[in-house]
Amino acid sequence: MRIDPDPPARSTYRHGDLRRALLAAGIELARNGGPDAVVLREATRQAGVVPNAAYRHFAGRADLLKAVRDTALSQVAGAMEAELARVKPSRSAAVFARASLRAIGVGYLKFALAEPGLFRTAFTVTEDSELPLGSGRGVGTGKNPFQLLGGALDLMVSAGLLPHQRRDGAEFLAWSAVHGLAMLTIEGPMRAMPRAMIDRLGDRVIDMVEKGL
Amino acid sequence: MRIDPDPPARSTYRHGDLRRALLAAGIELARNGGPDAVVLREATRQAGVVPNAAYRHFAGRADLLKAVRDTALSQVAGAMEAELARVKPSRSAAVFARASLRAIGVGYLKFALAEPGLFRTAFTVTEDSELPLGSGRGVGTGKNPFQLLGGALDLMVSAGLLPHQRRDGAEFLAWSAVHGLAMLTIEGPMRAMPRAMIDRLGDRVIDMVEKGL
DNA sequence: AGGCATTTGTGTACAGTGTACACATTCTCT
DNA sequence: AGAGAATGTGTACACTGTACACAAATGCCT
Repeated sequence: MRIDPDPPARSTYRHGDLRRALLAAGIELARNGGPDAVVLREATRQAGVVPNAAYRHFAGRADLLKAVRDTALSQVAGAMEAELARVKPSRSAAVFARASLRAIGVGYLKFALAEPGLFRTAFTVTEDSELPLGSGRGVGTGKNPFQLLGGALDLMVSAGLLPHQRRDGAEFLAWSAVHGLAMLTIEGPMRAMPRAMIDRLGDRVIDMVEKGL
Repeated sequence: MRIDPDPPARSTYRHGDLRRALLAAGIELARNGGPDAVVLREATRQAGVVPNAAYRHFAGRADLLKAVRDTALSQVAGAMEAELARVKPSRSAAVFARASLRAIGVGYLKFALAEPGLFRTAFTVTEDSELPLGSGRGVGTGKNPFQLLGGALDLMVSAGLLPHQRRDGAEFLAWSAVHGLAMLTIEGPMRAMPRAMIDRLGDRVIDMVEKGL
């Protein structure tokens, strides 16, 4: 006697909150398995609904993935905010600026290592959707990752640690260094590197950015 | 009247060089479309062969993708070698070392921008296959990207531009910075940035590495 | 040369995916 | 109460990877 693997689990014809349920399922799928793992039919299955029901709330798989990616990006921003909130105020503007920049980098890396699936999903291509640098606002400050990083860099300029001639576009330099380390460690040839070594490299990368910017 | 879209195109029962043909098709698929675009059935179609024939030469799609990835990695190494070959010898060890390190970075970035699909494929996860840092030897020197970068860093130490205390693991720092820029520009939020600006950022990232290492 | 094992390509089949289209049910608004 | 919109269902199709049995060519051993 086979047990029906898909009990109705729901008596009402209407689901009630299907969009949110599909998005939640999609996020969970992305969490383990990354972007390729967010498969529309599985999301509907978890929501206890027939595959095509998804099309009432998303234009298609790509659209669902985009929604997942946006929340993943917000979580990246959130991780950066959280780390930023931990830097204690200092009398020295220089100390504060450096700590802030470091917090940005550490928050980014921590999230990448803690949630590699979501991190990869956050920075995934989706042919059309342009991801215009202003995506993924954090719940705390309401700023996106680019703005958070920019704020820290402004502090570096104010503190005299970064010549203002080099301020323009500095976001991309700092971002590249930290992003590269994240990618190489979670999906690149440095996977399986012991965590302690990765953390050490993270510190050194941030040192390099501070010094080389 | 429909034309058969799949003419036999081959009279012999045996293909003769199917493995190479499948690999070539896979590379072409990866070139436009990245790792997800290398689909086994399409490769067999281009080789003029039935889908299952592929299983005589590859364990499955994952195995084919791995082969494509390995050649993509070799091409990365080749691009670095090519750029390295262009630095002209100098009486000053410092000048030569800096030029070499820059060539490594420029070669890497050039390839990423010229062949984004292959570049993404080169650094793609494949659950098991560990990609042990020693993959992808270039045809010229026979060295892999990691060794090429290491060589340039050794020159930096010899020239007195990099304290030997900081030599250990320096590959990962330099690599992270350049890799991050490549990723952000080809599949990240900096796509659609004008090429001139990207090139400028490439120079600045390499400056940052030189100075901050 | 003849016979036979091995290699390589074919045919058929199945489960899983995204999604188009018609239909059914429920909600909402007048 | 009834019309129209919103939402979920059923059926269907093309596509994917891949398992299994079969067929044809190759090569090797006597």
